[in-house]
Amino acid sequence: MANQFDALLRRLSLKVTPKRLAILEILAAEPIYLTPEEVWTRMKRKSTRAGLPTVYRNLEELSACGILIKIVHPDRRLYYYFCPNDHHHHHFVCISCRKVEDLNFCGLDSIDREVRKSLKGAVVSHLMQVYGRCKECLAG
Amino acid sequence: MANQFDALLRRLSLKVTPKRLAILEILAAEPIYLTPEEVWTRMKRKSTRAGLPTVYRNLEELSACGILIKIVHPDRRLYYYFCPNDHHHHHFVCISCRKVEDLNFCGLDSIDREVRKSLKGAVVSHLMQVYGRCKECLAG
DNA sequence: TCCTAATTGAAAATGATTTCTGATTATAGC
DNA sequence: GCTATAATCAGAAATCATTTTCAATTAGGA
Ligand SMILES: [Zn+2]
Ligand SMILES: [Zn+2]
Ligand SMILES: [Zn+2]
Ligand SMILES: [Zn+2]
Repeated sequence: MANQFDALLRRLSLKVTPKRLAILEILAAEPIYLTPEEVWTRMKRKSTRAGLPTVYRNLEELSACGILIKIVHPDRRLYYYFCPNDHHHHHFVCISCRKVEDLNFCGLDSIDREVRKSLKGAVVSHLMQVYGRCKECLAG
Repeated sequence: MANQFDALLRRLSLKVTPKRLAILEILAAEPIYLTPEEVWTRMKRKSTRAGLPTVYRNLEELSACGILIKIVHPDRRLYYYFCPNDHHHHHFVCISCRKVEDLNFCGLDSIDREVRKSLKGAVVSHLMQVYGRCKECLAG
């Protein structure tokens, strides 16, 4: 039996390469969002050394496919997170420890209605992110 | 009587300089979001030449004060927009012509409740932006 | 196995944004 | 108005995360 991400990649017509698997394994094991460079460092530790551009490329691809979530951060650097929840939802991200937690709330329905009726426009995508401090960070 | 932004700047203890006024005038006259470089170009046209770093610095300052809105864009470049509406609200931005329109909807109340009750965390800030095509761009 | 397109690595380029430093300027107080 | 002083500014240079290039390698289907 192969890696748990085998089928996932195949389904998306992405070749199952050691780099991709390593990237997914690393992110899936983290409850926090990581920068490409951090993923790259962890790959070295696992002796799945890869080029930094490869990491960037794969993270971008995988997030474009919806496997990974790109976290929008005020510092405008790239961050990625693996979220197993495949329903549409948004995230609460801890600005202190980088933990990501799912939010069930999404106001897209109301927004879409407003955009269509009042603005006569069409929604293409939307972004919602909540920044704050998680339970542990509040306690600490 | 001075420029309409005089009082606004004074109230925030920011010196009233020709550069700042020019930046505000330019953005207030635009129904779309602009990059720092575009603001800079328009300043040259108005013969209020400024250094690009000055434009960057002021845009950042003014958005930190809440006078300008920083538009979060998928391309991760900086964009600024002058929004006269001083109530908390969010924006619908046209990815085709860059027009910005106000949305009345904000789900922060529900989100805040969820974060406090379910996650035991605290919301610090939130980001919501809706991308799409405006009425005119749909027609064109 | 063989073929082909996809993937990768190393090095180099990119380019928006920021930093640095020494002028210049707005403004408060006299 | 004049002065002192901190804020602001210009220009050049630096930064540095991210992307591009291109030749070599590899995965997956025929
Ligand atoms: Zn935390
Ligand atoms: Zn999630
Ligand atoms: Zn438009
Ligand atoms: Zn809101």
